[in-house]
Amino acid sequence: MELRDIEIFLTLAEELHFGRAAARLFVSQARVSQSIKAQERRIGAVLFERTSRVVRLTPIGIELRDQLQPAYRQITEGIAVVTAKAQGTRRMLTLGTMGAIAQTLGGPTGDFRERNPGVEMHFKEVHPADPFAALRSGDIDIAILWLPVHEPDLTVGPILRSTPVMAMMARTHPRDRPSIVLEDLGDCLVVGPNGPIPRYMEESLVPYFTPSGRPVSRGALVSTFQEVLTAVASGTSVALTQAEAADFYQWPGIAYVPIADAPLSHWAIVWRTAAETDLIRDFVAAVADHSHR
Amino acid sequence: MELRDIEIFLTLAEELHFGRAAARLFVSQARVSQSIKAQERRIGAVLFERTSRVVRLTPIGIELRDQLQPAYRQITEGIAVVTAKAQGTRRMLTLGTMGAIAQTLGGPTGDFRERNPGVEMHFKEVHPADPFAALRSGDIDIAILWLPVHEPDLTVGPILRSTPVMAMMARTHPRDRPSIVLEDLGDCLVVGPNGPIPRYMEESLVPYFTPSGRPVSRGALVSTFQEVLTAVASGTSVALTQAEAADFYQWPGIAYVPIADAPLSHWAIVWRTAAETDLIRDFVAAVADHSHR
DNA sequence: ATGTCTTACGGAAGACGTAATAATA
DNA sequence: TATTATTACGTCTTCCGTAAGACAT
Repeated sequence: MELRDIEIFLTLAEELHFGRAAARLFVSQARVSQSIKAQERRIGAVLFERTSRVVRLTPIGIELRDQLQPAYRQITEGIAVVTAKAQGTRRMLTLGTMGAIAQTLGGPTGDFRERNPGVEMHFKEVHPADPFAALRSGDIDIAILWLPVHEPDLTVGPILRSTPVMAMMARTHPRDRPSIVLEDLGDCLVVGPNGPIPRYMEESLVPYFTPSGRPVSRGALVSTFQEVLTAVASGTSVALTQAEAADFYQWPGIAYVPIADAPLSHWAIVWRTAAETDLIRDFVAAVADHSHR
Repeated sequence: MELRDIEIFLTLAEELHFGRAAARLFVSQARVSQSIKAQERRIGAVLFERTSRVVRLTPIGIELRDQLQPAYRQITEGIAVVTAKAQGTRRMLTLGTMGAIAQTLGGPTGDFRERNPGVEMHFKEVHPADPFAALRSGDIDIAILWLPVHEPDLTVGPILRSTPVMAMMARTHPRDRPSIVLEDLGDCLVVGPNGPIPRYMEESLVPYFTPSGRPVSRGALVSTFQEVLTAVASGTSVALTQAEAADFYQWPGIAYVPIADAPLSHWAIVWRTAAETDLIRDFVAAVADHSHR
């Protein structure tokens, strides 16, 4: 049983689906079938119960996975560490975040650091008005974005958290009350994005029409979170943002107002499909582990 | 880097000699050279400093070995455990010992058990008069014998311990004194082996001639340790044995007498070269670790 | 000369893809 | 019929041995 076979076995043990396992490994699904079959003959036991509809680990398969998983991880990790050291390159994972989300990542990043001791983590700010640029240029490996994201070259991973949406406005603003509803946006100027963010993504956070059908007018066009703050502080525009911002970006003249009927916004990790690495996969796994609890 | 390459790398890292590593792996030494070279190109660093005279790990090589060693062990171990379970076979290692040696193996066997949790250990008695039979028949995997052992089909491992030789005799025997010398054997009947033990091995423990050249006569011919005890108790014959026997086989009418000028007898582990398994290699390693301390 | 590591070359094994087949919903 | 796992077969990589070469003792 070579490392390659172990990789195939462990991938199938995670995906429990020959097609998806094959896709993750960039091989044909026949190859996965052949490899698993060969190992089953070698070991002398069925590792997966499978019908053409469902794939499941047998008890022996479970035991084998539990034996192989940590060791396989240590080997790939060890080779990566030594290779990086030999070539003088540093192993790093760069995350792109917006606003307050970066402050709330302690759980998954802690796990990730623990399991990848030799890896440096870096954070960069992503502009809400142009959420994919840093990803596509390679400046960051992973972005944390609100859904939906439908881009052919990007993969959307597990949801990190789901947060309420709040309206951010100057205390002098006429709509500064304990709570508002989406309909109120029809009477406001809302800050718009000064960048190439796709419309479907923008309007999932800031709709173009109120529930009754009135248009929601865009006011200042901004590209960074700092610009949002100044635009709001100036008193003319309202901005919509995730609730965590209220905890981390308190500003003297600015109020955060709940929007009673706004849907939660879901934040997920996103990466370039073609640039997926082991580190990215590990980080995704860490996030998935955390959101399961 | 496949498992096979890791195995080659780790073997060379132990042996620090291409020829010996190749022999242990049953491949040509060219293959070892090719594999190491390929890994060095892949990783981008030299793993072994080598002249045609000495092979040594580089710092990077040391780090790689430390990363890979335990994980490789866990993988082979895990596959072996699962395979054994699947096939309903038990994993066991059977040791053949003589007399008191079995009682003094706590150290290495403890280590071995700890590192191979799923493996049963068994002990069988080996007849001194026919020390290789059980090994060659497959009844035992490893024998613990005194040196020298020069048999073409057997491999001699590290020395387990070196013990003084004592004379065992009836308390009524004329030579029962606080201490004797080899020359005294010329006046005794010494028990001889009733079996096919090679002469070179027998006489290394019980010489055929005294230092002055007088013959040492054989008395009773025995095959088991029990027969030795009864032959000695009967009062006619003297037996030579390792000192530990005095601690474990006290008998009312029997005395153990030091032989002042007898050389130490060295006890080593021996196995059939063709039947060498991972378990045997592990046990050898455990013994080697212990005798280094 | 002898012992040891490396390089060149060729054959065999096996990894993998394509395409056809079987089985299930 | 659509989806998914398995089997058959051909290609191509690579594993490995043999033999010759390079280097030191």
